[in-house]
Amino acid sequence: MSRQRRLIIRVLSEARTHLSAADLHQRVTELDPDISLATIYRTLTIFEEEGVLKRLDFGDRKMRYEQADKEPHDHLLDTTDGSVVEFQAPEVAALLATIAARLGYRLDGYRLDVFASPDDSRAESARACVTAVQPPAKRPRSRHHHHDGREHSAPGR
Amino acid sequence: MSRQRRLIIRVLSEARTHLSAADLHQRVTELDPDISLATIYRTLTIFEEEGVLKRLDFGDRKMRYEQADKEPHDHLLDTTDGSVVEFQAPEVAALLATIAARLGYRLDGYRLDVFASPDDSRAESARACVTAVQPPAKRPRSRHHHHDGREHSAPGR
DNA sequence: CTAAATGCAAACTGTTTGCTTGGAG
DNA sequence: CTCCAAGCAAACAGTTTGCATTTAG
Repeated sequence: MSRQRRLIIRVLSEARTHLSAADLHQRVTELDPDISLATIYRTLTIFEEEGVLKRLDFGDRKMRYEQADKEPHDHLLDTTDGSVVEFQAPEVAALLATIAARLGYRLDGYRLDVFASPDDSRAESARACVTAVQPPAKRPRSRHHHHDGREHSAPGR
Repeated sequence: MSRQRRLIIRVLSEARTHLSAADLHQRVTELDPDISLATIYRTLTIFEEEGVLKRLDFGDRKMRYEQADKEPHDHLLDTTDGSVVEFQAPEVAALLATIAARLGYRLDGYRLDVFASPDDSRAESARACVTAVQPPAKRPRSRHHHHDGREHSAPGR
């Protein structure tokens, strides 16, 4: 394995957040100034195909990656600061499987991002933030999905 | 209102599927050859800001739009042919709200795409497909989310 | 030595924007 | 007549790719 590939793996495993290709490139570059973005992309793609990494799409048009060996989980995006909280909730898959069945389908997988803001009236239980996703919004354009039944909102993106 | 804007509204309301800017542009162009893509994008953006349209992101990096006045619903993407089924399932938002609360958050919204394939052992209940999302996969690159607890799969893009 | 991996720059896709012209009211 | 809206092309961001060069094994 090449020097750069080794480097990438290292940075990736040391990272505690979901990195994008650019993030990774930046970090890697600090340790070794001559690694091209193309290599980063190619390597990430390969790792993903090998099942080492999982590609995440938080909807801000930059892909993020996380180690594939972690427990299955979903992501909650804090709409106030873009941080990401990972959580496990088998009920989700179960519910979706039921819904799919109801429609005559078999669940193959799903993609879920939960947008939420800190509820300070509650105990700040296990708030273990992971990644910062585009904290400051550029345009006021709202993202797209709905939720509890009436509003649609989402993060300011 | 301009001729083109009127046209766009019309095509949009006649469409029974979720159209992307390009789809829309193509259809509109057939009726009136001189409408620029820029206009399409600008109009779509405006309509979205006015709350007339909702922007959808099925993860294939092209945004789709649907009328905003519909009942809130989610989308099931048929992984065998890319068609989209809309379904209502208030349990989803309820569950997510619960989960968010458990983590110390208040649900603001969510983004969900359910990937599933026809389960022919079941009755083909209400299979009302809506949109075709990139039927033929380009590369074998798997998408990213997990599901029932062990596999991760998803559509071939 | 040979196949595989890198670097660089150019290509791509979907989307946005600056600027000038055109048309609705 | 006054502006909002359209058209065009250039600009963008993220990602991919062709090709010549380097390098691990």
